[in-house]
Amino acid sequence: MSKTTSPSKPQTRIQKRNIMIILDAALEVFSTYGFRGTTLDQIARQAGLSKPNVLYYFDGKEAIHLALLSQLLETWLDPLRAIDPQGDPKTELMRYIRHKLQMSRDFPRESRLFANEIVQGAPRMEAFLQGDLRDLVDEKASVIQVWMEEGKLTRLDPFHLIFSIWALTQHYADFEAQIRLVRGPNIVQPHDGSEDFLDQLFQKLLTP
Amino acid sequence: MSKTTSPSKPQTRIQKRNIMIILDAALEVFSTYGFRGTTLDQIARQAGLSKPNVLYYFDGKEAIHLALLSQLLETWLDPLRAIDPQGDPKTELMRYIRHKLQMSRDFPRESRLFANEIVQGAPRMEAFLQGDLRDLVDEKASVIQVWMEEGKLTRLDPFHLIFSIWALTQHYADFEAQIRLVRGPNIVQPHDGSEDFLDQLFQKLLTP
DNA sequence: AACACGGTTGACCATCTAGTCAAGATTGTT
DNA sequence: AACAATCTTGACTAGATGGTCAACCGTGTT
Repeated sequence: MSKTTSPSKPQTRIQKRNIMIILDAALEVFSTYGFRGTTLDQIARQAGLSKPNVLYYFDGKEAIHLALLSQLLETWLDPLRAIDPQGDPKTELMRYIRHKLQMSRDFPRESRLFANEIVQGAPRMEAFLQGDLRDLVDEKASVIQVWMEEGKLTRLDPFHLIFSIWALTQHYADFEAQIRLVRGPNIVQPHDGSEDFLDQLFQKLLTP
Repeated sequence: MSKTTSPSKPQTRIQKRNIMIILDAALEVFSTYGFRGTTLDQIARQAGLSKPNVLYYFDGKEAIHLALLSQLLETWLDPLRAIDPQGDPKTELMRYIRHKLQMSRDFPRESRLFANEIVQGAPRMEAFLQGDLRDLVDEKASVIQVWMEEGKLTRLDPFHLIFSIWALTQHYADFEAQIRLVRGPNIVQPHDGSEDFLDQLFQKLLTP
């Protein structure tokens, strides 16, 4: 029996609060240690609740992870969805890039949760990746293709272009530990300078 | 007591063979499930050996993982080390990029082993990242800086440039599952077209 | 105040997992 | 062939981990 997905009864204040606390704690731990590397005790400790209490709100470890993922999938699609075929090509793409970079800066845990999943073969996200995301990517790749054929952008493989945006923006969140350690203790914000750099890079790349 | 690091006795044929088999099996499993997600039984099964037999050759799970990492660290530095301050700037960088891309194509498991570690905060690689790698990155960043000041390359932050090369090349190995699922079942090689794309990208980026 | 329902938990269980060990099988050397 | 060294493994242990449950506590409603 699913506890949190039953839409029949409305949530009490305590339920809302604790579910939020648990999801936040789980995000913290899952994004750091991966699914299998995370224990229920860790989540409970991080949430400041007892383990049985966590299980009072969720059916199990799997259910918590699933709840986190589904919650994130929509957020993930939004920026890509916002690319407007009617807008100015370069403006639209640069806005998308800045948006993705900002997400990687503001929600690094979410980014790493995804990264963990995908590096390990995306066993829990297959449906999403080859469903909604693929459709959306196909659609936007076509839009970009048209823009290129109209001579408004450098001619490139639109799929590789999209992948390169993902790679470059998410890198700052997913590989933050590497950047931090390689740059040394003086660099507080691994993101420093990333916006200017990516602006330059894609400005040059996209201008025909 | 370390079993494999004792340099006193030379290895027998059986030792050499089984250590190789175990390391290959461990690479397969660790790169797919991460350190904590991997069990000794999985490694043993993949290697076609019994668990006690695996532990006859290595002191434990940690030791196997460590052996894999140390084995890879050197390989990891080589391409970067090969950048020649005396060479032609663009040629040197393009060669480095192609080399990294090729590694991501030929050794995706190794790349994912690293990715798994770094996404999870690089707990077992701190020394390497802030030691040898940092020194080398600092050194090559200076070289690139000089090239830029001589007007031979676009003026960019050399550190971000290096990070962008890592991000773009490793993405094809680390996020292969995503590319494969998003592109659909028709795309057999997620790498297809990546070389041309990165060539175009960096050619445009680096040319002043 | 008393009741009902929602919320909480200590103690517990079954299973999994890293690692041990003693006994047996194989291999190389004389 | 016989011996020693290397190699292999079934059976085991201790501890970790996901999950259960019965009993207890808190809160809002009448």
